[in-house]
Amino acid sequence: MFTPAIISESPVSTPWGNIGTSSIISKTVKTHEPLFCEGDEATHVYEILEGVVCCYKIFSDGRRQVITFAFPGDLVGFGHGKGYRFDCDAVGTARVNAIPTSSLLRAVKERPDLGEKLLEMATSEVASMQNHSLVLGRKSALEKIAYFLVELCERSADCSADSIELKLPMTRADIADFLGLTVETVSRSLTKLRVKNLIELPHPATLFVRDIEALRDLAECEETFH
Amino acid sequence: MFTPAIISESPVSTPWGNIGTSSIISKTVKTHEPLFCEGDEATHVYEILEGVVCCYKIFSDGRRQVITFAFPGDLVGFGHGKGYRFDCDAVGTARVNAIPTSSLLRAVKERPDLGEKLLEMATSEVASMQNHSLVLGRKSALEKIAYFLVELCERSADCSADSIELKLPMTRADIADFLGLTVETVSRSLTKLRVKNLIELPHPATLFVRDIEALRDLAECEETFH
DNA sequence: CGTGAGGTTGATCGCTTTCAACGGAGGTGG
DNA sequence: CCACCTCCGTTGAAAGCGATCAACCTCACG
Repeated sequence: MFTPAIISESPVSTPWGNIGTSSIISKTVKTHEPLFCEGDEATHVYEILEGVVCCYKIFSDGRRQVITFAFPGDLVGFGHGKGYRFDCDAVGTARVNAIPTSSLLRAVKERPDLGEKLLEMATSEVASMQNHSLVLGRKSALEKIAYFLVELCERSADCSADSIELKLPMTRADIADFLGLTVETVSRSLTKLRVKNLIELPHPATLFVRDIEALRDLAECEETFH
Repeated sequence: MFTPAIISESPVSTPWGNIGTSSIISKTVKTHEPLFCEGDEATHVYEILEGVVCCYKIFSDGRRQVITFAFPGDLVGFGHGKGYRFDCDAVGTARVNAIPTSSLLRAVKERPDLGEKLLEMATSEVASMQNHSLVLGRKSALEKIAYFLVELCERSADCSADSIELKLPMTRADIADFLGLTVETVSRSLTKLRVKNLIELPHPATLFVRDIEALRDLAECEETFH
């Protein structure tokens, strides 16, 4: 187990920054560098400031399941017991706040509103994981990809525009391991959507959503309890 | 949307019963009778006292995904916003405590330890859902069934015995919809395990685990963060 | 310019689904 | 009391979807 490469550090102040300690530091992690690894002592919680990080679990036989992608504003590494239960990598370069778990817990004891906020975040994570289990368990490859794209659209800014530009910082393998597919199937499904004129794919990492309603229909996105 | 059939009611006192209100009532729900339905106003949280309940979501095209089975001691219906996000049924007859959400929230504000306990439960539910997403995304039918049986063993009493007797109150369809399989595949997988002498199946609802270590190996149950 | 990682596409294989038939258990009504 | 029916579970045969294996392409980088 090696520790995250720290490119730069500086004290910061954010939603989670003002919990009354000076122990929070901002870090920059580069592509594929770990924020933490499975089994490491869960000393810090990370608030994503910029970029995307990827939480995943690797099985003993090499199979991998991406548990979640975390975007700016998300908190990762919370609610693990003593040791982290999975690995967490940067997808592309990311900036994060590293908050010592002990400081956070101390702050929560003093300020009940923080506890409520944490409970709210945990609750919304439960909802999101439940939603993901629906996708993994009962959707076809094409539906999974459509769902994934719709989710990305809703996380990004102007979801109502005629053509939504999505940056895909993660690789096809990341997407595949998130949706329980293979890279080939991800690629083929994207091609199908392109042929159907629902998306445009000028570059592997750049994607334009042409018809989000059609995508929504495919994904059967009835829920969207953000 | 109809309301749960209430067979009997009586005031009770349990871990969640002593939150300083007399509004908690014990209910008995019979097989397939709903505790709550998707979209219903989330007025109550339910503590399972006896039996098993099943939380699931039904897609518009009829596909169903069982999100979780809840056993005695579990709390269901917490952390939904205004309306429940999914349906919840009794599997066989179940006894539950119905706790008004408002009472619970009020009690949490007065007693920080309750808030901690809730956060802990939410956290453990996140862990359990993450675990389930691994199973749904990356495991074969046989591995899924093995995993399911191991989980049941660990929830039930003497997990160390040579031969563990499991009662399967849920139908094959419930299991299938929990694991993202079909009833036929569930049945076939159980047969395979029986042929391999890992389990005995004298009756569809009664199962003896003969070799839990072999099941564990199949399921690749490395984690088990209870 | 060579190299390697990431992405796409094609061909084939195999597991799970689908469709279908059958058997047993429990419930109901003649 | 028994015929009938329905629900649940099991098993078989066939089909289909996604995985696997393999080739090729592009692009970034040394």
